Amino acid sequence: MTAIRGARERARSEITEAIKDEARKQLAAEGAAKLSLRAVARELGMASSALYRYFPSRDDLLTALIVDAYTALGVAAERARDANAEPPAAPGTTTSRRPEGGSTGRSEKAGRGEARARAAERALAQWCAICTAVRDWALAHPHEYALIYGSPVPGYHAPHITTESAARVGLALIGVVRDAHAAGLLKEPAEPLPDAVVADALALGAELDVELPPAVLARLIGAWAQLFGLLSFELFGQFNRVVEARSAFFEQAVSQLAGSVGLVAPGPRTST
Amino acid sequence: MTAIRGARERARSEITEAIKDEARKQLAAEGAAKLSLRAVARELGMASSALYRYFPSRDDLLTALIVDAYTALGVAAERARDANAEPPAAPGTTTSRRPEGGSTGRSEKAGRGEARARAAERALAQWCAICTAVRDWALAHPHEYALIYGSPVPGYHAPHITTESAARVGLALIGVVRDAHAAGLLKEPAEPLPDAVVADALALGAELDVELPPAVLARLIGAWAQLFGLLSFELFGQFNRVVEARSAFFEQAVSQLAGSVGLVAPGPRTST
DNA sequence: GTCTATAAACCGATAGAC
DNA sequence: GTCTATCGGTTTATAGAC
Repeated sequence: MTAIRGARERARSEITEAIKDEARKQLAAEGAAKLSLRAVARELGMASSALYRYFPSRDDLLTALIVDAYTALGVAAERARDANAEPPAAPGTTTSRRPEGGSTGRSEKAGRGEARARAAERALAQWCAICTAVRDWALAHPHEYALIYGSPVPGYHAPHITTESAARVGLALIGVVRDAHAAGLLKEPAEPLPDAVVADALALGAELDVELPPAVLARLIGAWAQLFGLLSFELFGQFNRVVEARSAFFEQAVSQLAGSVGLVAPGPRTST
Repeated sequence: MTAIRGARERARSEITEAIKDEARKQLAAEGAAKLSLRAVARELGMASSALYRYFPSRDDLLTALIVDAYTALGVAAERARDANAEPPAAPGTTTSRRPEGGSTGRSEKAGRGEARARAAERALAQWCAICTAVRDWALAHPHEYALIYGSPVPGYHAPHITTESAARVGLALIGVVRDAHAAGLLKEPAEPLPDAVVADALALGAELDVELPPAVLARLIGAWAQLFGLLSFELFGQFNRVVEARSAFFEQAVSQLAGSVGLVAPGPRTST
């Protein structure tokens, strides 16, 4: 009986996926506003009423697509971050780590300085990798990007569940800066902030349980908005006849964004 | 006969405006993707077929709405710029200008320094005023904003005419920075740019006939993208539960953007 | 230029048989 | 869970009378 139920649920989830896949195709063809349960059913060879067993309404299907999109984007960002969690090894060298506190023959101070430089380099690499991964995903899934970062779908009210998955990219970016700050690698901006902005930043920091100076958090939000501003402009056609070297421009803008939140590029290493 | 034609054309343009007004209402209710000529006609008490005399197709109506929106936004930006074209007079003082080269009793050098500070202040004020005007317009016309800066309308292909009106806000921002640069007021960023980005910047500068260093132009594009990234996040709900003090945050972000393109805030005047 | 009438589709959602 | 049938709407677009 559990086997039967297992089979049933497998079939159910397979059909659910097929429905979402077809819905994504229609998203690309007609846009979210015109997503039609009936057309999905027709394309799948089902009766339209059968779909209601899987999604009680059109909005529920839309919600599933939105959560999927946010999740896929968040996963891409987190993967990019984790792939850069270790300092990049120079190509051709072994990746064996030196013992953590071991003497290296050089002075402790120089060793610590080099470790700091490596950590700073890693933080910067993570920041850029996350941004690039987000862009790559957006370019590969432009219609899903439009679904989550474009105009709201008229008449659709996003349930709270979507906001959790929506936060993942922002959290990944904050995490990189938080770690850099904890390691003392952050060059903090010193600027006067309006009280209301400070209050927002403090509330946000408390809610996310990250300890960052308000000015850094404020700049992070600005950087977050600019990241998606750049992507929206590129994807929605605002860069046509303005920016041709899209990738190069993006990389350039992203590393400036890193600087604006205090991630500093380590100077060229003066190793032998 | 010309009087008759005049009357006819007046009636025609009045009806055209009525159609567009009603279409804008529906834009708010249903979104651009579902804009329906028939519904517009119904609401106006006309037969649907009558609309085809004014707009040959739904796409033509959309184009008119898009051009109108870009134009209104551009006008708002230009008005804000022009309203700050003169240095703000201290309240309560007369606005009479001193003769241009006249001796003021102070040293020439001090007078010139003060003029420079005033000009810098004016440039910064213009930058912020443009950004704020853009935001105000967007908040007042969220659906038209979504029409031009949100997801592209599926199946709609924007004719080239839209791109001209689309450029006005960007041109206003560039103009402020261009003037500041011409007056020697710009603190130029010194950073290495990828060749491809330099090439884009040079091409853009040549096309718009502005002389600005490539690094400044690159940053201007980034600032332009961030401005609309901020607005899209605010309008499309991404700031919900993240940023509460929307206006204060925006002003803060915008003045940082000004700094990023090289507009420097003049120090507090040390006048008596 | 505006109307009626019409064609030929489409939609979300539900009822009820199997 | 899937089907047919159905309700009560919707759409773009055209033909032809006035």
